[in-house]
Amino acid sequence: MPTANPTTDEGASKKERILDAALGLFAERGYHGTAVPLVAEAAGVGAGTIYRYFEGKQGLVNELFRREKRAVTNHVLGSFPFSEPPRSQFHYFFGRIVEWARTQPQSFQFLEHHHHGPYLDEDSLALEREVTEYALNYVRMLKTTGIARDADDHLFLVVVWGTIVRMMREAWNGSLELTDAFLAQAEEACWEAIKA
Amino acid sequence: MPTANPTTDEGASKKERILDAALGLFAERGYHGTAVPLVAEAAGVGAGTIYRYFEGKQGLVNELFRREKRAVTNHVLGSFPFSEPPRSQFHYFFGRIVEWARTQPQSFQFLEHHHHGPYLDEDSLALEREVTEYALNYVRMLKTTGIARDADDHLFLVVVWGTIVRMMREAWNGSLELTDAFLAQAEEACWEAIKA
Amino acid sequence: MPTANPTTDEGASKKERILDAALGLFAERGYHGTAVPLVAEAAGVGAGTIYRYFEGKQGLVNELFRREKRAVTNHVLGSFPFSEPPRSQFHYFFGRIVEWARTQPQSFQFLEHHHHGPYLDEDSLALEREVTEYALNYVRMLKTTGIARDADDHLFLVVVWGTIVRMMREAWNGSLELTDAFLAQAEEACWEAIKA
Amino acid sequence: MPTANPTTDEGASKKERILDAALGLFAERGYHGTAVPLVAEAAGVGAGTIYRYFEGKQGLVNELFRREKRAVTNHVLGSFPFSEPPRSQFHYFFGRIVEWARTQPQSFQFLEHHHHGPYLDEDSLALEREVTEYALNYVRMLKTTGIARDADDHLFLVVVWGTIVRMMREAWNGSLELTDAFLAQAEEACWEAIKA
DNA sequence: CATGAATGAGTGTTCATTCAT
DNA sequence: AATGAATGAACACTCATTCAT
Repeated sequence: MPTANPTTDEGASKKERILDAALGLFAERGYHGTAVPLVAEAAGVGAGTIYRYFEGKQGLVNELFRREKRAVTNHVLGSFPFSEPPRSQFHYFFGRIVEWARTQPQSFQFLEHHHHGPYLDEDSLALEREVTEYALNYVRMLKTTGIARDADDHLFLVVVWGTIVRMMREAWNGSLELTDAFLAQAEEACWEAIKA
Repeated sequence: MPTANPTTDEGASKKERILDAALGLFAERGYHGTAVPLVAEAAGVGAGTIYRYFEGKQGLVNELFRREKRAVTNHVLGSFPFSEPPRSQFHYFFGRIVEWARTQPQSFQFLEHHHHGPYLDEDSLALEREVTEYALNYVRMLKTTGIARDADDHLFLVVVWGTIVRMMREAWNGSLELTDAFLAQAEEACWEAIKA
Repeated sequence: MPTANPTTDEGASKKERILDAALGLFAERGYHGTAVPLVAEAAGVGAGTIYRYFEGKQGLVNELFRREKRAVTNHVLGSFPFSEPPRSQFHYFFGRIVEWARTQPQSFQFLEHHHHGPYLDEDSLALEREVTEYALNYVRMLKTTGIARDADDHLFLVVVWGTIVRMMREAWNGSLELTDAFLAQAEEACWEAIKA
Repeated sequence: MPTANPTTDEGASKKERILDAALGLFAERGYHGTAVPLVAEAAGVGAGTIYRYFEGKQGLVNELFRREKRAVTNHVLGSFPFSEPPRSQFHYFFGRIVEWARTQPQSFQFLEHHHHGPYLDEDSLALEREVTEYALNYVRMLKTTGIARDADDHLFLVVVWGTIVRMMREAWNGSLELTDAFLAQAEEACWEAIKA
């Protein structure tokens, strides 16, 4: 056990240290506002090292996008209560997403700021589509079983995801305090919009 | 009548030509991703000309933000049916916003991408707050009259605005076709989320 | 007598208004540090007007150089006491130069800052040489008559002019207060350096 | 011994190559008349490299000013004959300054052109004051011991420094040939202006 | 493997000059 | 004659990327 704690910056691999540093900087300053040497410094590596692990700045942002997208997906689906009733599942989903946004705000913000950038490559876009497709399938199941109202499959994603993203933005602004009460109301409003 | 049509690029004033060009570029590439000489070229003016009309790139983005914010606000409120019942008013509001997003997609995208940029000045932020405050007051009225459910004032903005923004995004990347049916469902879903 | 007071800015010709404005700006900010539109604004004329009267910025600085060089020369020689004894003549010369530097500091500073610029043309350099030649002839007369010591003709110019320029610079700095006592000492020191 | 001769351009460090190139250009064309890319080209480095070593153009001119000021001061004071009589000391001083101006004309001109620029920072101004104060103290000693006449402390600096600067200028534009005879006369004239 | 000094194309901005009015 | 809006080359400076060590 040579590196005792692989979750610290020191123990993490160089590639992960670079991704971690890039996450914080891209989330806060955006893609064009973040200089590569700054990422290197924040990661504690030389500027040239980034180019050993990534195909330039664009390669870095794409690998980071996929890492974060997979992480949040895994956070929600990793222990999804598939056997519980739909309303409970929705409660679980809503809670897990909000938990992610609150505990990993940089990840959430990064994904929101970058999911439409012209620098995303085909792999990243394919992953985005894959996740969407998974969600759509779940929605179809809800409709088939009569839980959700009879509406376009995309509608539910649009309402739920749009609401959550907007809510987090306003919270980060300072326009909104994310109390338990507010979260409960938001969840309920989303469910009202969905349910048959 | 030599200057017959001031709405064409040729007839528009240089300042407006610059603002129009900047709108498209900022909407697509973001603030930091858009070079000033590119704006100049797109506007058909010299690079130095921009600095006759605006106080630098930051001045340009702020004047543009306020022009577009005022335009969309005016589009929605200019002929608002204040004397009709709330559900009709909501229908009107939803329709007008969607109309704006479909006919002026660059304006809509620009406002969404830039409403929190650190380059916005106090005037722009004040305008943003003013519009939000106006919407909140409307929401408070809906609650007072028992039309809307008893929830945080911001919740309704979050759900409605988040849904609309998300819907437009999905429509622009081709994931979603904005049929009349879909729009009607989205409007209804939003109302369900709001109503008491 | 249509323009009552031709020495005011309003009464002066446009060309002179431009030269006056340029004098102050070039003296304070230097040639490269002064923008032509700034000169135009200070002169109360349009930017293009400068190009009707001068061949560009370089033409302007050269005409200005010659105007000022002639003005200071005239101030010293215009009423020179040719019939008085040499010591009195030197006293007069020293006093007139210092008077010019104190009452027309912009002119004095401008001439000092610009008499070696690579933008001076042949006419300006010829005028510079002409004035120097005039001074050298005076010096030769002083030597011939046994008033000045037997030394290189240029030595006296170097000592006297070098001392006066340095003195004025230090005075403008604030390093030096130009009291009557100091001026008398400086004049005496110069004379000591010259006299046989 | 691969880096045998560190005084050639090839052997000098990049920072020194930049300073050397800047010295020649600033001396000839002034601060505002010298473009940073021109300095880079003259130094044989990329434009960006200058910004690795200096905090912008202003940082460059200030570091250069201090390097040259220290160099000339050291040239004069490094082997100053403190134990010799004052007239010998003055001879030494005069000779060393002239030697510097003749062998390092760019340094001499640069210091003369830039010692009052508004771009000099506090460190540079402090160094300037320090050197002046040192010279004034020497002058005070000469007065106290009855060697120099009873006049304002600054007078001697003004006469001697003004004369030397003027002399070098005339020599550089070809108006004056700096023969040993001329230099001896100039030194003697300065001493006459000083001595009691 | 890893570095970071070096680069030069590109950035936002200024300004000497022109020219339609 | 006089203007000042318009220009585009040039400015000071940044940064994604390379490569000698």
